[in-house]
Amino acid sequence: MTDHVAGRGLQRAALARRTGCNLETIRYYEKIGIMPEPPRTASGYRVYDEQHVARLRFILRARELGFTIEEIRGLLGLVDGGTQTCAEVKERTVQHLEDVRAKIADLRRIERVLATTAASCSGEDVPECPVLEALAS
Amino acid sequence: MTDHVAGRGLQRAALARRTGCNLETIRYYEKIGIMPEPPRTASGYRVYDEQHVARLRFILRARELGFTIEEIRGLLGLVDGGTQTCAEVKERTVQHLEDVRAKIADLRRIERVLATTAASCSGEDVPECPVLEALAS
DNA sequence: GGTAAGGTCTGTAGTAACTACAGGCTCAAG
DNA sequence: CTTGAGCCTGTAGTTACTACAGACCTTACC
Repeated sequence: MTDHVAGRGLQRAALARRTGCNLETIRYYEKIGIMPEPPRTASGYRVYDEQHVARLRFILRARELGFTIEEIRGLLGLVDGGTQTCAEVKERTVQHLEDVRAKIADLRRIERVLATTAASCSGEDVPECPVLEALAS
Repeated sequence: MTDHVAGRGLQRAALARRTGCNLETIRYYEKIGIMPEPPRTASGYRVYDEQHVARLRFILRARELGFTIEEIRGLLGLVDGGTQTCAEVKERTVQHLEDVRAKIADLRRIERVLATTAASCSGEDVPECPVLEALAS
């Protein structure tokens, strides 16, 4: 259980464990081109290093924050390109922040409707349910 | 353009227009069994009435409020069953309300991270971007 | 009556972002 | 040397739609 292949290097399961990522998702990220194809052992096993760990963590964190794969691809493009124009990263972040805030606003509206309809419901076995009526209207 | 077939009844496009639902989605809802199979004209065209309008509106509204299809299927089951036990509807609504609130909490956490990292970014052409670093850490 | 436009029909494929096999190697331990 | 775990590939399933393709029907106009 050292997680190491030939002294250094991780296999897929080890990388998954290290990052908390699902095993299959790693292969998926490779397939769609946001994780690089790692070197292989003679028998074809993938071998990862700390750079792969860092990149995967970046991707996972960005996903957690609600960036889509395509947005992440864009961010990684900036990183990979080496240009690292801070302005562009900031712009995308601010845009994304606005999206998140809009989503929160939507959910709060939903929350209000659900809360008020639930509150207006007695919970008794009456034939007319105000929740259903609220939905129907 | 009266939307009416033989005096009364709507065709698919008319129902879509009436409810704001996408044309294909109606057929999809029929396929998965949450919209009933409507009667057909001699040549096979679907003919809808006001009951279909009401049911579709119910579904769309519930979707808008974030209920999944399966949850809606459950709610419709209560309606169709005629039992209409208010208690059960209320229970599901309250459960769903909790889910929505959890989602809001998640998004707020995301919002905070995005807002603070964006704020810490000067937006100038410096090689190190605090947003990218925040994502990597 | 003919034809052209547009609506409807079916089944199927595509979308996002994974997740979960099936069937076949490979590798390390006992 | 066998057993069991881990890895490989490709493909199918998931949710909730959306978008065709190719065929049929209906209506309007001339």
